[in-house]
Amino acid sequence: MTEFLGESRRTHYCGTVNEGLIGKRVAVAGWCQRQRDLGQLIFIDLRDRTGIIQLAFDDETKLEIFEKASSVRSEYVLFACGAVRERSSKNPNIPTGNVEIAVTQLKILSISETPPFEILDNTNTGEDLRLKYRYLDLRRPSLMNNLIFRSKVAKATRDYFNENGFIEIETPMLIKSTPEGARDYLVPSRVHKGSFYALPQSPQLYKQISMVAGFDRYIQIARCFRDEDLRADRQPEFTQIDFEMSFVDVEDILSIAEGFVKRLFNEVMGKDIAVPLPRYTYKEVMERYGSDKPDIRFGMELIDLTDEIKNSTFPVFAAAIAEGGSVRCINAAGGADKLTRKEIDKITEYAKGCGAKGLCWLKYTEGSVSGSFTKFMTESELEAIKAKAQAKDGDVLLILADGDDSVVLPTLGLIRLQTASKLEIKREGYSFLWVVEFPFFEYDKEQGEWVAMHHPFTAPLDECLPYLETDKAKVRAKAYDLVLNGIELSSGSIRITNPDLQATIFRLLGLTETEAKTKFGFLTEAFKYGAPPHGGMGLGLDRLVMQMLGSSSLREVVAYPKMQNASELMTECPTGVPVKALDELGITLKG
RNA sequence: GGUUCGGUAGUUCAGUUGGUUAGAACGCCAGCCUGUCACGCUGGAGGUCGUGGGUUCGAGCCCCAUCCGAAUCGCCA
Repeated sequence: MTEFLGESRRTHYCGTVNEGLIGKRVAVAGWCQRQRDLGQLIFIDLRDRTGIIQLAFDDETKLEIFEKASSVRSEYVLFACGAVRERSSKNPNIPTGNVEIAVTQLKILSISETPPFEILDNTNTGEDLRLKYRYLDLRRPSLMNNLIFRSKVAKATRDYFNENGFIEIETPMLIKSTPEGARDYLVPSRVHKGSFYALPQSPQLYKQISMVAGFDRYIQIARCFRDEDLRADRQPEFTQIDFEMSFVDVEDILSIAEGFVKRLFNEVMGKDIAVPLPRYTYKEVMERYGSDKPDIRFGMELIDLTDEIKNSTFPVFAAAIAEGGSVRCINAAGGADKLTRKEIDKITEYAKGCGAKGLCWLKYTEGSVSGSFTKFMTESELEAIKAKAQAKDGDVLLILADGDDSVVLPTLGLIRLQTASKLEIKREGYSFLWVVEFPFFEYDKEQGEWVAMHHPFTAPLDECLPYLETDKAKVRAKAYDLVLNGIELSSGSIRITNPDLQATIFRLLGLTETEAKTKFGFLTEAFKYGAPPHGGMGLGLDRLVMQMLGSSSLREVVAYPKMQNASELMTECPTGVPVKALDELGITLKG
């Protein structure tokens, strides 16, 4: 049935056969996209990673070959050889539509069962089925091209950093577990029963130690692992463009990163990104957008109404102010039609799910205002709100009040995004920005303690050092995030290199000296032997490619992704292992 | 763990107020067809309506439970 490849070798990829080859003999190989049998005439669309070429079989074709062509079905693997000729009727819809191959040699190298779904570019087959048959899904040109694009991004990345004097260093995948922040993936040790390695959440400590070693500029396209719940933009294993530089401060690092972004977009997409990129402080983006990764491709900024309603008798507002919080809103301009009572109720439910107690609204139509709480308000208060929010006919204000600004701001930020998608506000282009001067500490309400917002090796701003002991809320860090279209692309900082300061930070974060030594002793030990000032960042390659391609999910740019429950449908991992394997590791399972 | 949406043929979906034998398109199979390219024409096969229970004379549809998928919040130093 099938034949061996033997000495047959292709001379051209399908997508590269063109008018210039007319009259020449070419050999191609690939998969049958479709076979059209017209009786005395058969056409086969042969597909490889570059595109499709039409194979033609007619009355000049030898009977044996014609019959073979007649038996070909979708996704059979073929080798075909013949002369390129101009088509008598052309197909303007495909790049090779002016030519075809008059086949004189045909080999069926492999047959295929009918695939569970058609290999069509614009498929709407369920994603779980496509993930189970990922190799078929990857045959779709869009997905194939996404991964080819990703390869170009990786190459441009290596080129850029190489040209700027960075050295590629591979850091280990089996490392010490330092369970803070995200959960580690653990790997049991056979030699040391009861002991575990962790898979790296990032090459952080190794790249810092590489600075101590004197490599000066380090780059790695590094795989990282975090055992946390998945999202459309979050996979448990992901790839980071990780770099670190010595003898630099914040400006130098931002500038290298900006150069990279500019070069990458120009080289891979032919797009110009204006640098330097806009820069906002953490405080500013939180106040204006309610997010530390704002999408600023549209407005609808947060508006503070606290002054306007400070004397209000409306219990919701009064309570928020009494508790030291605020009342803020967004103006869903022109949203009166789309934001029906039902839609606003949905947004309210969403807001509650995000931690708000409720959501108030005002709708301006035909010169009057209606809303959920107008009876509690005086005319002048309503006027003041309207003026502050610059509301006009057709607008809707969504108002959030809470006694805690750390609820009001982020929740309203989420409502802003939710409302923008409800109103179908256009968000196009590539909008980069830096968020700088992150708070150093973050108050953990559940634990009732201050924790590091970034990581404990981040250096505080020089001017904030005096407040370390006295006013933690005031301390800002030499930490910066790169944001693209509302997605956190990268995160980085200047690191602490002074052992005394590092010891202080560990103490302030509640680590005892022993704990600090057990967990990070190797780093502080290294810093005793001459640590250069250094800093760097890790930039999410998957997310970057996803944004460049305008994909809505990482699964469109990762070759073999996990699904939401962190399993992989194709190989059905994770799986149990034989008891013998566990015995060797000294592991007993409960139950 | 919470919220929301979804699960009917290989695939994507429709399925009225609960009422006879659950439909369509694509795909698949067979026959015909010399210029198709989403070929066309004719015919055919294909269903545990996610699963379990309940209500009912009668359940794809109503109720309860449960499983699975997706989005999202928590979480992600």
